Amino acid sequence: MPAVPVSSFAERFGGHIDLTPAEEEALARLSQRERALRRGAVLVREKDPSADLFIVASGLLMSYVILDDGSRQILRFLFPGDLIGASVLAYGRASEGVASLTDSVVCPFERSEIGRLAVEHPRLSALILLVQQIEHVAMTDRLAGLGRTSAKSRVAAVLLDVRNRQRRIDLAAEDSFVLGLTQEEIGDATGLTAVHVNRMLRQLEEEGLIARENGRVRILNDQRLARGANYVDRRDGFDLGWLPAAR
Amino acid sequence: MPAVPVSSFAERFGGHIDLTPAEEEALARLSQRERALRRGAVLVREKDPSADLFIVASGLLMSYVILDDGSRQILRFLFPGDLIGASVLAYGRASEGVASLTDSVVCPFERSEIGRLAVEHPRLSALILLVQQIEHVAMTDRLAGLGRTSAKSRVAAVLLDVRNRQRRIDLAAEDSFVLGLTQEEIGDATGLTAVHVNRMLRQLEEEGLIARENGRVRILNDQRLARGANYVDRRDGFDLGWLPAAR
DNA sequence: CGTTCTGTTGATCGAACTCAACTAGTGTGG
DNA sequence: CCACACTAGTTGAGTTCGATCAACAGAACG
Repeated sequence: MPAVPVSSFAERFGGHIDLTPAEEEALARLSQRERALRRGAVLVREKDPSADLFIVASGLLMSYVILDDGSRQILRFLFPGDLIGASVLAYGRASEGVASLTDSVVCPFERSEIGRLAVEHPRLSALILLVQQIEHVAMTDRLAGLGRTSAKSRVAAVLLDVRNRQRRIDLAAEDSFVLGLTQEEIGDATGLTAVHVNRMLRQLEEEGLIARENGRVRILNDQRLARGANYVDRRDGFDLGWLPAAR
Repeated sequence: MPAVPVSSFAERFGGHIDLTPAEEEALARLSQRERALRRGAVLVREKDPSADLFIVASGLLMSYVILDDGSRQILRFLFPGDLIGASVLAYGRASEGVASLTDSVVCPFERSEIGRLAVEHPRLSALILLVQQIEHVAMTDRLAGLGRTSAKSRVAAVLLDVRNRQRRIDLAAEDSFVLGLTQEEIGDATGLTAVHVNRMLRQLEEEGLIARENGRVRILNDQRLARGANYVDRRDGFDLGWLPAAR
């Protein structure tokens, strides 16, 4: 078995629930294989027929769609522990493209593993449903941001999101962080042009909310930035009381 | 047992999979109770602690969030057979508000039923995961629309979406349909103002893509409307091959 | 029968886009 | 090793899409 990645899928449930050894092992089995990706590599092409899902072991990836006019909408950024490509469960083909933003490692597994999990470990199956639900709520936040907040807010929300997720993975993270995204990528995530993202970053800087030094970003005023961005940190507040007993 | 609603939760799987009698019954149990709602009634208040989920039996509802500045983003419209409130599985509280747009009927059940389903009917549990995945893909389409398409496209997409979903429920539907949404509601779904929605509808009409007669809408040129709206109908193409065997 | 809700239209404003030019860093191949 | 290309970021000028503000008509409603 390979070394357990820094932030594994199983770790998602760490503080919340005690997994049985059998459950631990079943989850670990999903991370058995590893596949390394170079920065820029495309892991899943949109509409590709494929039956594989992936768990991110390390690195940063994104999922996106390309519209008819060639423009790209980034749907989410993928951090270690995230599940990639669950939509093949419904359609047997990818509805989102996935590409690597940094060198990264993913663990591929077949979608039939999900069915097996449902039969052998009902509680894990319920947990996966729960994890998908967390992702759904995050999606909801992004949707509301796109529909109803200003360009500046949306850019700020991306900054906060990346910072917070990096922190969760690397608790020793400093207060300044490497964004790891180009301004064009931020634009494609927020529905803006790269040019306008640049101006918004400048404004945030001029207002004393953030500081930038080549590539690195430092958030100077967390509260004010989060308020302006309509940002909700949903790290806490999980309630797993309904889960069936282990067996 | 109450009369099975026109479009039940179980019916979702109709053409795709043969449910065992036990599975059918387990699904029917989720629709045992019924609750009627008047037009305008709020079923779930945002952030309400609650442990109930709902299945729509009849009518049209919406889920939404209200932002700090008071603006509303409608996240999705809820049609018969849709599952409401799955986010309580993760947080034990509602992350989205839900209100009724027409008189409607929903079937409430406790979230522990989901855990029970996972244990007693693993295949159904996998199916629910799959249904959620379908919803996730739809959400993805809306996100890309908000981020990357014009006001006119987004309005057209709502029209097509409502029409198509009504058709799926009532196969005898005519080619003109009752929209059932105010222009303000369309605006809150598409991230536009009611005023601008009005102008976009007018433009669509002037271009000969739709016709309107008090409340009713008729789509005159499906192809052209769908192309302009970047609309993808995802009715078909399901692939359930990975599901575990019934038991 | 006023009041409220919904739809409609015009005039004006402003946020974000487009186009364009320029800088700095990073390869990279001749 | 240097010339060239390419990427990412920056800034300015002008344009446009959609918002805002305002006024009004008709329907719905208590």
